[in-house]
Amino acid sequence: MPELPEVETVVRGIRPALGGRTIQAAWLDWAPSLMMIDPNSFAARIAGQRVQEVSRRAKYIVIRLEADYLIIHLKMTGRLYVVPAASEHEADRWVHFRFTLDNDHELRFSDARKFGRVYLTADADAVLGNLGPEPLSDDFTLADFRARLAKRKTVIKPLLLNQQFIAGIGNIYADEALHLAHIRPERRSNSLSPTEIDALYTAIRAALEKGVARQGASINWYRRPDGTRGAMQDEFMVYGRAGEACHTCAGGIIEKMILAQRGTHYCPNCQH
DNA sequence: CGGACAACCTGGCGGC
DNA sequence: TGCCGCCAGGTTGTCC
Repeated sequence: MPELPEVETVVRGIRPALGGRTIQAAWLDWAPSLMMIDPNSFAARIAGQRVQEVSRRAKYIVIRLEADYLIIHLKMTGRLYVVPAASEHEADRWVHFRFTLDNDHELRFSDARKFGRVYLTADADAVLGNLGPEPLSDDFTLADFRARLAKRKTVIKPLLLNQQFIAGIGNIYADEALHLAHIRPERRSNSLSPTEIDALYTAIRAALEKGVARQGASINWYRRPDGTRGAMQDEFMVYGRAGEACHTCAGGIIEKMILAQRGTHYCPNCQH
């Protein structure tokens, strides 16, 4: 579910409630989601550590503690939020991790599908080290994008989903960005003209920035940390719009196909 | 290296 | 209402 804009929204939402707090205890009931450490060591090691910083890298939430990094990936159905410790537990039956804070609140990680991942490590690079550039960072320039693309010749949409190539794009924003750039998802990356490459660079950033501004897309599981929905789903150009009229051109009807095992949406009239 | 595909899990939805 | 098959925003590993 959550792609870069959704994860960024989660990070911004929990940061005020988490900054400066000390984690007093950790509880979990689904050990397979816990990586790189066993549950007992995890609880013992995290207890007493104070939150130094809450940030995002790609689709990972990175909580820097005094001695370790608590890193969380929401995968498809993960939710992360801070609530008073006494608040209803039954309201969310998918909570698998709870972190007790020093102000009678809890950080909760809910995950219906149990695909999410929780890491506790002193070496953040062990988790984040192989990720590609952050598309919204100032460091990610058009020249950089051109250079990375020049080394590839694969199908463009799966390449955009490759987190080593560029970090943070998922199925929704890949379709949206390719639409904005008027490029068909099945095109080979080495078939793109310089003009198309430039348009794609701009489109990737525009699609992601809009997602952040709308606080993410709530199609199904994604919620902001305060429990409300994002608004980006109301502004999709192609995702989930098969059979509907294109918003970009006159006469186009959005089609859906399967590409690299992923549902893929595009306008056959204005994407070439 | 690229591509196909299974696997990890569960819930929601459409069809019968 | 009940059951069944299918679909899902992510990532990784295996096989060819």
